[in-house]
Amino acid sequence: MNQPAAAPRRGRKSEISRGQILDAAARMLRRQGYGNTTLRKIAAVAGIQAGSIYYHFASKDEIMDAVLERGVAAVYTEVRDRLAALPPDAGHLRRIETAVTAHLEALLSHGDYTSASIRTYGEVPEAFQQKSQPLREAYVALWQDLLGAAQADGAIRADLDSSLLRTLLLGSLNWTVEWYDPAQRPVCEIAAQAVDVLFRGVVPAGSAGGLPAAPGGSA
Amino acid sequence: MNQPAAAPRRGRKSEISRGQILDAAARMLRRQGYGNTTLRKIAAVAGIQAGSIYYHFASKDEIMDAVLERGVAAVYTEVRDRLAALPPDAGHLRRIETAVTAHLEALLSHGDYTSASIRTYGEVPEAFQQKSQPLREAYVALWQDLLGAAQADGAIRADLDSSLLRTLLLGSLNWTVEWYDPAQRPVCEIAAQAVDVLFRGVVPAGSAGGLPAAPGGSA
DNA sequence: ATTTCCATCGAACGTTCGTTAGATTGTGCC
DNA sequence: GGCACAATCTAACGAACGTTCGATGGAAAT
Repeated sequence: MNQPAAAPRRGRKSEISRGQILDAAARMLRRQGYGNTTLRKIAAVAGIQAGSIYYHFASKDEIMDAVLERGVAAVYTEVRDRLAALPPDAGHLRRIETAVTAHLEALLSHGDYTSASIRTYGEVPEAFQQKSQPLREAYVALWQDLLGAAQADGAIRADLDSSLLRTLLLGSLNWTVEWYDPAQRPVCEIAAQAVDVLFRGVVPAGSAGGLPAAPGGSA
Repeated sequence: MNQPAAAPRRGRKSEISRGQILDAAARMLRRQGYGNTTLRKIAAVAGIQAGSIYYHFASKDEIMDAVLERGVAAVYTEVRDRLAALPPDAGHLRRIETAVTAHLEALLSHGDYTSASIRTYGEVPEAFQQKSQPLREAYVALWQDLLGAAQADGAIRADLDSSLLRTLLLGSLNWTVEWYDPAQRPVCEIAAQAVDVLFRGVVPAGSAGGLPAAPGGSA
């Protein structure tokens, strides 16, 4: 799958180094942010000299851009593909459950890239924010459609603001990169409880005691 | 309230400048992270020269530490005090609702400090992470007690992992600093829907259609 | 064996960083 | 008005930053 017609002038060694540089950059970005991530530290982790980076990338920002883009793309494509693989008659809740799980798994398994992308978007120069913005907006739109359709069909309560619900839900999922420890809890367990709470809430079924009145009036 | 015996040698002008430096630092930390926040930029925002900062603070890290500490403290004390002000016979759900609202309001109204504290904890040198760690742990413990007690009394479903629930909930709330725009939506509205979804879930009451089986067995 | 060129090194550049120290200004007390 | 001291400025330091560039090694092609 990697023999495009008229192979580029660059050999395979270059690809390897490029990958190591990106991996090192993603790991540093995730843990120390944009400003603390220096080319010399990246080079040290990748096992080369700082100047050698410029054989593979034109600037520090180009590395950052590549890491960020890869981070968003990993989550977006994972969720989109998993949704597409669902049987066409899958219900709204099943689709939402799938999206939540896919989002979490992509987020936590591609660890460094997605975490770096989430945590340092905002620190990076504005020009590079804009470059990945279309992809981010497409991803938001994907979720908005998902929730909006579910609400239109009555699978989600009509008295909720679906756009606010989306940000609260994605926030909860995105925040996992701050504390997730793969040795402590499997991803699927987190996804399962997140979906469970999202759908049913934390209050036991049938127990209305102490529950404040639902907003939205007397309907 | 600010006349301790043997008043400090520093006058009130110093306090003002110190405050302006902290405000400027918090705003920069929030938007650009630790590494991109330079003393010269802080000084420019505060309206002084870079060297003058050292009359008020011993180092850059001391400023960062002060901002971070203030950010966590603002949220912690707000939530603790609002809980303490509740009538002693307030139910578990009422207490949780109060805590969520207080957390969000402190988070979003003290904006720069809490956002900076949330976003840059992890970039800052390890020594300064440890300094604010006791307070952070105390805050986590406060929430864990809140949720644990509610669960023990049956106000929260017994089949949920309360520690996982806590991280998911706080993640959802903390993430608001990434997108909240005070001109667009009042804080109380966000808090209300967050609590509502947390308690009841998004699925309309009585509608069990398409809902996967609840975990926890046949009970 | 020689040539070619991919990939890296090593040393340097101009800039900006955090930090320091001495000179300078503003302000309230005698 | 002069004096002490709080508060700031100005100028510089060494270190580390992103970046550049000619020299160099090593593999593939001839």
